[in-house]
Amino acid sequence: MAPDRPRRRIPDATVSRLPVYLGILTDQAQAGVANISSDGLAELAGVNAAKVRKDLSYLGSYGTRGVGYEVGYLVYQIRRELGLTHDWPVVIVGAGNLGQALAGYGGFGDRGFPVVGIVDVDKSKVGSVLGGLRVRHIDELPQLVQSKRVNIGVLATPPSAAQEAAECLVKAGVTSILNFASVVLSVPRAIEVRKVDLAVELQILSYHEQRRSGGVIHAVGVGRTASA
Amino acid sequence: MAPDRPRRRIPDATVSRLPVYLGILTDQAQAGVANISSDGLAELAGVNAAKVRKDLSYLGSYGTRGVGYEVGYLVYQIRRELGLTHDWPVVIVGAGNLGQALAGYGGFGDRGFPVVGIVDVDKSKVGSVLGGLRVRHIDELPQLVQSKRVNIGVLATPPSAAQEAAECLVKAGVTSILNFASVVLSVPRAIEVRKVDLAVELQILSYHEQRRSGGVIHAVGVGRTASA
DNA sequence: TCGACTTTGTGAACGAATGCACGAATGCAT
DNA sequence: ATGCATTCGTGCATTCGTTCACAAAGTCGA
Repeated sequence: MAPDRPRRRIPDATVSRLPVYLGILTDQAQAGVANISSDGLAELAGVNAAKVRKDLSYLGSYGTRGVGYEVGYLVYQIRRELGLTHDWPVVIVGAGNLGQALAGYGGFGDRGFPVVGIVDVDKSKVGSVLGGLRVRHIDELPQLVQSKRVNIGVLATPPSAAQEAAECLVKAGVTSILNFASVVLSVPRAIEVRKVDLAVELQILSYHEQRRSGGVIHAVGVGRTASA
Repeated sequence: MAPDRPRRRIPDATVSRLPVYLGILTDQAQAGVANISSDGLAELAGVNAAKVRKDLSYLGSYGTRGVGYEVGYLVYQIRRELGLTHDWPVVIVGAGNLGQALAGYGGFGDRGFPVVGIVDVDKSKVGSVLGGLRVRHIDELPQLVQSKRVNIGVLATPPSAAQEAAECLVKAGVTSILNFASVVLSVPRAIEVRKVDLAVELQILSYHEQRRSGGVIHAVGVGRTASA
């Protein structure tokens, strides 16, 4: 079965840049720009022009030599490749601090990812309204996922509850998870997980800051000889 | 000047995994585990054991063959390498939905990144209290950064205000930025920027979902022949 | 002390991603 | 029509990251 694969395979690095290009191109289209060169797009995206061309070449040959790319058409092609031709309803698990903020944040629906439900284990939270949505109990998750055809779940629980919540999501039929908990999830191979961990990001910045300030500040007592 | 570089250079990929190891090891230490093998740590981190060993080898040879790594010592070494031996105060720019959530979110201070200030351009927001912190006007940023020795800024403004806010941060003396706005920032080379973009993450998930569901759903009208 | 067993540390093979450099295609001026 | 300037598409070299595989270094029991 599956005689013809979706299309050629697009490298991960490219996939993660396409949304960036898309955002820029959408802005440009709005601003009335009709054509853009790989150089121009590269400038705006903060990357190398050759990279832009190679990335776009995975979508097919949609540029015109001597001219550049037609912005509107490129927007269409990227949206199609990313599967953004229709909305992807998402459900949020965890109505704590973060869950509330995400539910209230309008940016999801605007971008084609309407939040169609928010659930929590804590029954005291059930019933309250966030961003126009009533918080439901996590037991209702399967029904919610089924009825609203949800494929993507957003995990916004405390770390301790994340693994269990993830299993609920998977059991309910969700196949992609955006994980905000600083925990490594253990889920079936087939489930696509992306992790957003603020602590990790800050710690990476910390590394660079520490490095910048001349490495070790209190270098005493480490006791490693140069010989080795 | 700078006669001896901080240490050997650690690859980016490794740097971004060290915080993950650190979290796991801290948990293990708490649970009373004294030693851990590369295999055990790899399991918990969801990566390959060889990768763990190579990553840790950049810190020096702190393992014992036949035994594994001493958890407490490893925690210490990673913390030192990441510059987590002292706190890094951060300042949040933008007191909107996201800024409020971040200020209220306790996870920052706990991890060694206390929020010491939150600012906004909107004077109507100035004065309100978020997470025990009074919102100040962005004009006070330089003074705040100086007096609290802030190196890291968190950008939580709407996209349209992000570039200007970033410039304020840089001018105030911040050298690392965690950018939550879906905008490519243009800042001096020396400034370290990390971007956290929820829309991008969701769009990457969308790509995989779309791919999973057999590629194009409405394949009609695209008009690409198989010939190429 | 010795030998069996475990686990690290790392050289080397492999694979993915980047960036260069250039041919090919297109627009435009004359 | 011709030539020149522009810009795409891509083969190739290089760099970066991952994984394998194995010697070296340790533990532990007898």
